[in-house]
Amino acid sequence: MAVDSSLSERKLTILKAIIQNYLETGEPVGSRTLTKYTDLNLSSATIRNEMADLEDLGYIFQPHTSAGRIPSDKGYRLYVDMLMEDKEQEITERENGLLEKTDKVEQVLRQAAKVLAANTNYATMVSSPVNNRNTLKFIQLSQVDTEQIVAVIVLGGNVIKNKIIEVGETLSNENLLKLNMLLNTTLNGMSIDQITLGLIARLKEQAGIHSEVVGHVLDAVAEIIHVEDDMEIYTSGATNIFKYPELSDKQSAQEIISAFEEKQQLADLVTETLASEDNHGIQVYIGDETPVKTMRDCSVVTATYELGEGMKGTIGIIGPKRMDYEHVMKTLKTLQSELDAIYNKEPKE
Amino acid sequence: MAVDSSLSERKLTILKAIIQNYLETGEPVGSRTLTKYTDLNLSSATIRNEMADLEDLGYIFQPHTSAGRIPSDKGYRLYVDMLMEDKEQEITERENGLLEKTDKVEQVLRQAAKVLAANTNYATMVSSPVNNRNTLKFIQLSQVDTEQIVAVIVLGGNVIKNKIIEVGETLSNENLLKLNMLLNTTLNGMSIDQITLGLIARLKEQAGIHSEVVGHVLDAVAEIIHVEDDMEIYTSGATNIFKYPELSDKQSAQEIISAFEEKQQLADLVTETLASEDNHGIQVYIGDETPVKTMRDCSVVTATYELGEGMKGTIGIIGPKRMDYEHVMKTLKTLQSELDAIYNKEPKE
DNA sequence: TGTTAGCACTCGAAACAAAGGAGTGCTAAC
DNA sequence: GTTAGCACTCCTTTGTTTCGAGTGCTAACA
Repeated sequence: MAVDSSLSERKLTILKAIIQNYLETGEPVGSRTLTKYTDLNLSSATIRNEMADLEDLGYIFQPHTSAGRIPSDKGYRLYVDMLMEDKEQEITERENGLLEKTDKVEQVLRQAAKVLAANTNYATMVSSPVNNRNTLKFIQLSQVDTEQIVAVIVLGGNVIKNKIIEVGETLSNENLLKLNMLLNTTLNGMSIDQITLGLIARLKEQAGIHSEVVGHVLDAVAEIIHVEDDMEIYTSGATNIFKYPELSDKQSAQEIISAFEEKQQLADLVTETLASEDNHGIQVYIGDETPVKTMRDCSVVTATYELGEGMKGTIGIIGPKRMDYEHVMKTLKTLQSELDAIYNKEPKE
Repeated sequence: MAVDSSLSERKLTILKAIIQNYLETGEPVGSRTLTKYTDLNLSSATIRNEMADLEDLGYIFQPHTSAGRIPSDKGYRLYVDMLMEDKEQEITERENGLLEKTDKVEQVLRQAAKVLAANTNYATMVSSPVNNRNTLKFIQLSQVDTEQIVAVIVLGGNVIKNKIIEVGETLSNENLLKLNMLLNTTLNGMSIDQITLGLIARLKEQAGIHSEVVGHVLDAVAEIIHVEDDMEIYTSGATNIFKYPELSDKQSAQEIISAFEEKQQLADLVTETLASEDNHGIQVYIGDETPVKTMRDCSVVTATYELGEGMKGTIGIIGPKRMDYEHVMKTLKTLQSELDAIYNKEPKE
């Protein structure tokens, strides 16, 4: 990650100027423009020479002869890693307290996606936290109808699931009570891995004639834990990509928007982000670095937030490579800490 | 809804031919083409005369002089109402049994949207059933943590909701039991409108020192009932609109896709459909007839399905006005009855 | 040796022109 | 009432030209 030794101070300045200018305008930038843009007073000819070097080194390229230069992926990477300054830009709309304190996680996340999109003009996504579904906190069976009972299952992290179980028999109140006792005393606080076949057999035995119900309940538990795809992903501003000509031709637009609708690819992205070691940092994927194929022409910036009890989620921004990285990263950081704060500091009301 | 008396048999034939041809090609259709297309043997000149009449009557129009004719909204309307034949087209992909029998409603609906999109090449939406949230079937409070209890609330139609309630005090088991008894004996089977302020006061009184908890529970009930926006809408194939040039310019595409992402407008559409008297029929909105402003250039076809216990949902298709109405309506009908069947016949497993 | 001025050259974008052709409306004859 | 014929319209396509931004290179300069 050390700077290429062949990069003089001046080259860096020029590269930075090129990129910044390109971020603003989206147009290839020529030597003429740069003479005004940089503080170093150089003629266009000199700058041309430097640009030729930079092109040889692979940091910039020309879309065609006789056009100005555009940063390459490598150029962007260098920029993000080294050249970028921390912009102390503030987020508009609801200065501090971006997020209203709603107690529905879902709504907060939806809103987060929206705020993010509104603040950046890119497409955004927020994943619901992936809970560490490995401890069973509580189970409660209740009779709803003569032939239906509802099983409420609370997992670590206060994730509540329920499932209706059809039973042939009508359970008496006391039997239900007994079953609840049985289940809770045996299973509460237990990690999933600890629930073995032997344990199940023993449970069923103890349940006696109601072993069938116990079977159903355990099935429900198993199912709930296995449902992989229940990670929700909220998106917003997918149509923002139309604002960037380089992404808004039919082909690209269709692919990207499809990814946003189907969400599978976004889920992969989340998985990837969460797997990465550099958690609680911010990750920037430029062009081909992106784990999602359909976003080869984009840049993707993601951050991880934490909800306590090991529950983590991802917020992310997808936009053109000429993205305002500084602003985006700043905004992500803010939102990230807001989310962290909302849920960790004060589980208020 | 009677046919305009000025429409001769021949004019109808020609109109139908124009529309069918336009549906296929998407190109304005000229008199020359029609000579081959219709069975009546007429010269192009004659047809031109008839076309001029049809244009005067408002059924077709020219995008510009010296172009062929295109059906107007009025023309499409006539076609859908009278001219269209029932195409006995079968749905591809999984002939009968379009939908796998999953017990998760959500998944079935998601899949329904996908199947629909795959079969039609239009954008599709499926709304989750709107339950008649007007009776309280069951309430269960359970202690989860020292300071948290979870309230499980079952509404008519077996809609289960839960909410975590933070309590300052730790409730003893028997108190919890008493509260449960109190709540259930008082509230079960009660319609929402019956829960008056007086009743609430009485309840709280009876709860004694735990009146606060009761208050929270009732708040939760109120909230759950009021959450309007909890109608889920699943979409698929939004990007299909790119297949139709008349909808895929940036402006339109952006609007339509936004509507699909934000979903609010789709929700309005659903509400509108459900409100309409002609339930269990199929509704066709052509162009301006659409209740959703952003879809003025589209046609929208919707159908209502029923899940028993008065729970209804909507499936819909959004596409260009030159939509294959016959196929779409056929497909919608099939899916509609599949959904009806799955949930009404056999609430299996 | 690094910098700069000058110049010929490239190549896309925009403007313009011409050709082609599908389709029309109208008239006159059948 | 139907049809052939014709002049006319106007969009689409294609080609040509022009324009200018930007380049690379060379030669002169400090």
